[in-house]
Amino acid sequence: MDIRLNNTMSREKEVFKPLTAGEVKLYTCGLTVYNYAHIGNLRAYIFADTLKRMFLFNDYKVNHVMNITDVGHLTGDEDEGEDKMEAGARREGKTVWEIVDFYTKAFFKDLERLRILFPTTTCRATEHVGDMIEMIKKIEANGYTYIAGGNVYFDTSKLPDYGKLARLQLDEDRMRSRVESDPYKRNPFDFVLWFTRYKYTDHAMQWDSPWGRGFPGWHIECSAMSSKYLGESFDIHTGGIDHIPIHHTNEIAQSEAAFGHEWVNYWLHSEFLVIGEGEKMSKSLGNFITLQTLIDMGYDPMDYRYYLLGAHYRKQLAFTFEALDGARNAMKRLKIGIAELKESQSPSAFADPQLLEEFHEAINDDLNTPRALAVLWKVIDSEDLSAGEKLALIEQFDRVLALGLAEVESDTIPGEIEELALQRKQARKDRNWKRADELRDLISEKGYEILDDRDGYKIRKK
RNA sequence: GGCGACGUAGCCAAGGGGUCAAAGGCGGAGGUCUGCAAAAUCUCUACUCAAGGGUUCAAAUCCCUUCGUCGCCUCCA
Repeated sequence: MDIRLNNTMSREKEVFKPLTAGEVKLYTCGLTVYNYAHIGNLRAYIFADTLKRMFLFNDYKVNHVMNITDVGHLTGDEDEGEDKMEAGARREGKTVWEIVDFYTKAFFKDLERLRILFPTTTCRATEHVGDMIEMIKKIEANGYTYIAGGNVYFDTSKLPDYGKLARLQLDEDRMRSRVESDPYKRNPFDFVLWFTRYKYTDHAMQWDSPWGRGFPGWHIECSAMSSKYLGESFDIHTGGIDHIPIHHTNEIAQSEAAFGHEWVNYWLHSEFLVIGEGEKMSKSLGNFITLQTLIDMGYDPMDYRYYLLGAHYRKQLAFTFEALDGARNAMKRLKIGIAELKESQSPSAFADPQLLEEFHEAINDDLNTPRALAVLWKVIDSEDLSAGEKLALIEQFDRVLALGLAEVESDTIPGEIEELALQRKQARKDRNWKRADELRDLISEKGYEILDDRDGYKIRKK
């Protein structure tokens, strides 16, 4: 079955053709680790994970690389371009290295809690400065750089198709930038590959280079590390939609300048999660919610994953707790339903190929997870399928959805609770309603609820 | 100021020229079951896709205008 993906480069859904048959080389722009990831950031990684799982579902081998940015990001104009790491360190009275370590661990923990498959390779920018320097040398040798004010710049005017991803109109008059541009730049689109001069002389992260002691520009890390682990061209590059005009545009520029050929075949971008009065969630705006916040509020990470899967990754999603509650209720029903199926039967082989096909088509069509969830509900509610067939299908679906549905256990009920339930059954038989209700309350206090049905009762953990 | 996206039921959200009198979930209403409660289950919940024009045999889907919302142009997922 074809896999169709929306390629930002063409702005169209294209049939996926791998460079190597049966294999996908995938690069995901990771997080800048100067603070906790917020749930908006995490949307991008759940998207990338769903993409990867879709390929695995299609029997592809996936070589997945994700970077961790731990150097070189300048903050915006408001605080005059201080390095984010440095700012984080000062804020918390720690060294930059401690900051990086702490937030990287926190990030990985979030990924795990969200059942995001860990990449084949994760790589830190600071551990690949040598690779970046080598790459800058290549770009320099190919004639795409100039040095001004102590920094090495990429000369965008040398690249005829600069800005092709974002379809930038390179008309300076129309680019009325809101920030004062770097006076050393020859062209407003040029960007720094290597810094040696900087307003803050006490920058903690510095390395020697042919151009002097300093640190790399932001964009070079992704180009250098992706080519190191995936080769000089690879299949897919993912990231948030905000990366299109600057970061990815510049990655393409420097990579194609260095390698002399097209670099990445498919660019996939996820849209933003927005919050409140339709405002994007962002660390610099300080309006962010972390996964831990949600957990503390009593949500399960899977509730959040379900919530995201309910919307297409290329649509902006306005976060509300009302909607998240809806997802949580849906998850609860799913888990209860599956636990009941498991009580009656274990997965059997004779699954309905039509529903599997429907599901497969949905995910292969540019990751249409909302439609995939609709198929899941169709299976749950089906009157034609046996419990075993349903479970078998759900197990398959969960390879992609990763909602932990395959792992749902039917509750084991302690003997004490069973005993109380039996007593209550007898009380009911005796029509001693008062006693029966007392026993129900007691069971409830112990964390279980008892549900009467036609033939008897069921006990469920609350 | 420039560029881009979006506007589908109370809420979230698929669909993106005919199979649409528009998936699915949440919520809500009613019925069945029942000592009560809960659960379960069944039925109902958009004659309509922001508004107005246009193209077409045919439009939620294409084009134009207006209104509204958001994103990017600056570190950002």
